[in-house]
Amino acid sequence: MSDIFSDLQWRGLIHQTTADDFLPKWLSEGGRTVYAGFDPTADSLHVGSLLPLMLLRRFQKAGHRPIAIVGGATGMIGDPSGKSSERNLLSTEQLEANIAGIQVQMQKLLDFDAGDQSALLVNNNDWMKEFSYTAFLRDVGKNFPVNVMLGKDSVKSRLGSDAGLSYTEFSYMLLQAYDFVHLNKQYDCELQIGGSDQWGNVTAGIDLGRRMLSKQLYGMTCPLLTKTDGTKMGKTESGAIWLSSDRTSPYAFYQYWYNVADEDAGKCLRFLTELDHAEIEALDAARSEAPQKRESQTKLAEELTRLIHGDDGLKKAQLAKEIFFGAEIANLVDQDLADIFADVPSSELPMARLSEGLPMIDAFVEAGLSKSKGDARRTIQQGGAYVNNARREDVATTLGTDDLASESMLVLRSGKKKYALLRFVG
RNA sequence: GGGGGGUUACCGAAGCGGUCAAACGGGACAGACUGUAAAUCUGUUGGCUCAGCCUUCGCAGGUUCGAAUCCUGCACCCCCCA
Repeated sequence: MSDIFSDLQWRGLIHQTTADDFLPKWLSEGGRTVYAGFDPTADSLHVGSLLPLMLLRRFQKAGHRPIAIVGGATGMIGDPSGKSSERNLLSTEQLEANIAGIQVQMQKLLDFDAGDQSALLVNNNDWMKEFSYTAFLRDVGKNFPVNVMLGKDSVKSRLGSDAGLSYTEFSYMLLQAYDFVHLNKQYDCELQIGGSDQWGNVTAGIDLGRRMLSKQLYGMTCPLLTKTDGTKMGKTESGAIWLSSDRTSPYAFYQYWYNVADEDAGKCLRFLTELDHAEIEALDAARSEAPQKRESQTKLAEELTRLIHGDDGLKKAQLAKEIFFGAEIANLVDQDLADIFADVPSSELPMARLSEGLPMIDAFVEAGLSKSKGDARRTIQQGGAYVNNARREDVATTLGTDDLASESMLVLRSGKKKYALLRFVG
């Protein structure tokens, strides 16, 4: 594992570096300090941040010290890279809350208690807030030729567009560049990693290091995690896939990876898991021979869910998977059901309704699965109605307390995957 | 200002006095198939106390045994002429 550079190369994680010939040896010696930046626009990271985060983890495992920097200051400004329009600014309180949430998630992937290789989480606002505007202009801004800045892709593309670019966002590059210089002075950090869209910002930091510190710093970018169709990984129709279980349940997280397209699976395994080369190649082979077995996707989902949500989260996701795909539901406890069906709408009804016999038609309407009794009747007649995952085709069915799946809950399903929970109270 | 055309269920679009809860296409939903993929095939698609009843065809009235269909007024949209 000490030869991290060739591992990264094999995985396809190196898009560009500022020193192709130098870095392999330099990294193989261990003990370097490496940093990557994270966006604090929400109180949780999403799947898009997983790639750089895993990179830091790889570096740490290879004997280096990772620094994750959250842009408390830069988050207030907004990075124009890859953004087509000016970003909304965040309030200070919002940022602090976001950073706190992100910190919790990083602790799952990075070891913050590993002696001199301990990961660090720093907030660039801590040093930026003391910097006066004039001091910044004199010490930092002086080193930035505007013609060079104008040459950066992130700036060029925005200047050409109707959305334009504010002076604030134009200055973003200086802040990120200064981060690098600061981290070098403070922690002897010499390598910055980031997505390929960060190249301009990374090289800006390196230039600044040369001018301000007369030091040679290094940069490395990784490809962006995109699907074969060119869209971003980690987005679904219903929104982003988050690392926080409050925002994306472990089950939904598991399912996202399980449903990755065959063409994307190999890339995901390489980019995001720590499986060794032989195992990944074996999965590649299995995938092209028997794609229907979904071995790659299963492994991918397991590895990542365990990493983010722990063994416990993985177990829940797998139980949920079984249930969502056919297993009959019986003899469960409320808590388990509530966890499994966390993403499913639920409604409450008085227990009396059930004990005196609740027509199945009414149950489907109450649960919101059918928009009218006629609709419910049709669904049942067509064989699309399930109680606790058991198909019920008799329109006249009346449900009673015997039908409860747990102490107080009933699981209704319409069609293949539309679930609703009925909870009986009182 | 004058002339003509339109307004139908989720969307598009037939229907032009009874056989209209309203053709057809799309979408959506369900079933089969399948790899939790794609495609395909089948069924359903106003409500209800469901072999029966009730409410829908821009809105309000009227004619008629009977109207989405005919008449009158109103609203909105489109086109042509000024």
